[in-house]
Amino acid sequence: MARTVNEKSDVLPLIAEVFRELGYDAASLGQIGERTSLGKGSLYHFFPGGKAQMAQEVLALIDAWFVQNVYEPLETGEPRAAIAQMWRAVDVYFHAGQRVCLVGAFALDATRDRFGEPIRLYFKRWVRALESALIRGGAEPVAAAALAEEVVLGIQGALVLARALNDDTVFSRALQRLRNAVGDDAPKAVVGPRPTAS
Amino acid sequence: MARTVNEKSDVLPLIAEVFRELGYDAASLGQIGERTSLGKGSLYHFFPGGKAQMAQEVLALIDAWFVQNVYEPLETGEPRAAIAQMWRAVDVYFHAGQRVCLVGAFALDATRDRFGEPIRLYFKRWVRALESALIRGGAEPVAAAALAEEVVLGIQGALVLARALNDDTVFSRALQRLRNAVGDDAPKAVVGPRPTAS
DNA sequence: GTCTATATGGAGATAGAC
DNA sequence: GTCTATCTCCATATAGAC
Repeated sequence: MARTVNEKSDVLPLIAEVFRELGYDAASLGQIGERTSLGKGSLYHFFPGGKAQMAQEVLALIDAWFVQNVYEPLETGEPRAAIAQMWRAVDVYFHAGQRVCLVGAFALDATRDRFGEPIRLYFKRWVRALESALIRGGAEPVAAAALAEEVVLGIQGALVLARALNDDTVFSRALQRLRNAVGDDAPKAVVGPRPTAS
Repeated sequence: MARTVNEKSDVLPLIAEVFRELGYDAASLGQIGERTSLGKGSLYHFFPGGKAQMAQEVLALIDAWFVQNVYEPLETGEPRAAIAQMWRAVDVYFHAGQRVCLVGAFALDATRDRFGEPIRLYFKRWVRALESALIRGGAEPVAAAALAEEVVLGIQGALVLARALNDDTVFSRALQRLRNAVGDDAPKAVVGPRPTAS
């Protein structure tokens, strides 16, 4: 039996995917072992705190990704470019609607009570970062707050509906509507009739 | 020990609430027994198919409620009145954002694979019913389809965000925005100091 | 219809050899 | 770091008395 030596950074994304597909409770150590090709011994070597620690670190990993690819740009970058970057990042991250938001899924069941803080902060920072970019981009503060909330919640809702209907076109349509609502006047590939940005 | 004789119609809503709060996997028969004050014997008397049957019937119960209070009016009633009724029903049903959508929660984890059809139909009929009412109300078909999708997904997203942030005002704000998007010109309480309910 | 056993499986977790 | 064996507990589900 050829032994493969692993690092935590290699297995964590695999574990994240299991949680994303099954949810926290249905993701058994058996499943996680299969997907990572790791025995329980190795799993507990990396994560002495067991399943709860795995979820904690998965949440932290996701947060780090969003900080780098979404929040930081929105908070400190050029607003228009940062928002354009957000649309790209979101579309890539959620695999154009075929992948669910693990944090949103955790928020909806009993898992929220176990990981309340990271879940809260993930969404709070997203909304505030987008709000900040909108304001710096010239939007009125009150309108910016409402729009930021609408966008984040719209993405989550689109993921729910896309998965429920098993139809990822729901996601791309929703993303397009939200882009328009934010006022996306960047040049893009035209597909069908499109409201001209006046 | 005073025996209380129950009917299925009495216990089903209690079971629904347990599923709503915990999700399918975390809702154990132990919990369900506590909340319904029923032993496993009684539970299996009502639901020989066990937990899966309970979830099936809960889903059917929810669907029936929405058919009566939302879908039917939208499909066959006077459009403006039916849409106004939908806003009321949604606000009441989700307890102004304090209650999660069980069907949406089921859609996000492995539970979807067990109950794919009822989940799919719940959302599909909602979107189509609203679309129908919008068209009969004078909206352009293409716009109506997009708007219907936007509303249903917006409600789901609002529930996710409200629960994640533990802030139900997210839900009321989202509902108000969606009403405006649909073009709610019914007389409504003016923004500002809300008429206190108590 | 209700209850109290009880059966059985799989879950999370640990120990210790290699 | 990896594995296998094992522990304990609680899950779903059943049986049968009342």
